[in-house]
Amino acid sequence: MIIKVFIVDDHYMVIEGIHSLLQNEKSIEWSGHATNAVSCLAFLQQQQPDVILMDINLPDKSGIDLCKQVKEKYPSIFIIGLSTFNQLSFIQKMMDSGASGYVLKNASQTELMEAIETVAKGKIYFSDEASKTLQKNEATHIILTRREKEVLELIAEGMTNNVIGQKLFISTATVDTHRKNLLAKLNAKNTASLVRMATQLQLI
Amino acid sequence: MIIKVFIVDDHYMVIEGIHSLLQNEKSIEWSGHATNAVSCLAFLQQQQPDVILMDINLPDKSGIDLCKQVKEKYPSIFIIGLSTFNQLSFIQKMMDSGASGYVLKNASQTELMEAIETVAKGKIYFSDEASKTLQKNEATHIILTRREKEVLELIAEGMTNNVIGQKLFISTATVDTHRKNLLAKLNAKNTASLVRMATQLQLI
DNA sequence: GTTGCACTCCCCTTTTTACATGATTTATCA
DNA sequence: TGATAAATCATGTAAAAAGGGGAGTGCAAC
Repeated sequence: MIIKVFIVDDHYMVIEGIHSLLQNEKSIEWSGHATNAVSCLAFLQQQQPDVILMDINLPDKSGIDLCKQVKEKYPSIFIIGLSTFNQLSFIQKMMDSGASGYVLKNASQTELMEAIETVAKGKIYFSDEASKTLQKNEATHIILTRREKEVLELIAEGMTNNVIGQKLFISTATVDTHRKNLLAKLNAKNTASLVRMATQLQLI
Repeated sequence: MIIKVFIVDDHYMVIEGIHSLLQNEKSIEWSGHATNAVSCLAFLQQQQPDVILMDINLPDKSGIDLCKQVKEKYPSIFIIGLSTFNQLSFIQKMMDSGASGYVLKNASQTELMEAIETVAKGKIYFSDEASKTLQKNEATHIILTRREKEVLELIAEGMTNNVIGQKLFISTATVDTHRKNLLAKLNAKNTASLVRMATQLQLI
């Protein structure tokens, strides 16, 4: 079985690199490449590959959004998230958007082949480092409610409880309660460390 | 004149990609590659290339430090910073460490060749995007003093003016003054937006 | 030799947070 | 249906930060 592989990445070096890594593989057919979301979608109207390697960071739209869009229109295409970053939030969002796997850009040829062959069968694949990140953060994962996220966002933008209350049509006292819960959940002493923690945990 | 090019990057895809982009260039000799700082330094003890393409993010040590080290030992080697990020702080630090140029990983083959040939002559090269960033941020560049940076760091860690004062052996009033100046310099309304801005501007 | 800047310190007032404690309503899920 | 969690609001005190002002020292550059 020949697997048709397409790649979306705005870095020529990476496209060239993957092309080079895969060119001697008999089971792989190089379907083409795109450097942005628009030309990727245009290509898919003409023909559909089996597997798309998709960068998270694209110039015109995030790989997350593109992934969602592609899976809606072409559910039979399997998508592998591709990124420099081994960050929980990216991996989670990509998988939530319908991706079948996640591979870091420092992947070896072997790892890349494994990923492509695994997802082409309809299975899920994570590179070693990505799965480690998933496991590690599952324990320390902090779950914020919808409202808490909203409040956190506005706090980080420099709004006071009063202003946030007006913005969300709730009383200042309520905002204060959410704030207290945020401090407790993120184990922060005050606003400064709250914002610090939140950025480090990629919550904002 | 044949230019010997070496590359240090922890992403196989990028190494492969650059290799592929340069393999048909007659003026380029592929000197080799390393995926970390240690093996790069080991290689340089054996032989020295003319130009090194150096990633900013390496597993064992930052490209910035490696750049400084290499230039100290081998001043005749020209180094081009290589990164996904078009961020002022990275570019500046890399140039401060003795690099001769800075190229983003989405560079085209033409751009890459231009960069290598320019720095091999001892000149400075910036990719289009990098030089735009330099110009753009030169105007909006925020300069913090040594003390302000220290205070900012401690604020972000959640310390109060009082505690910071004890830590730095200065009075609470002084810390408060620094804090006021930080708010003014970063155009922040309060601690929350101060920490937010500081992280966005890569100051902490 | 004075101008500028970083760093230091102090006063005062108002606003905002932090902390404690308790309580109601609504929605969801087992 | 009863339990659970989220979201809402309140009251009160203490601590911290924001915002305004002024002011002295030392150092380096012009």
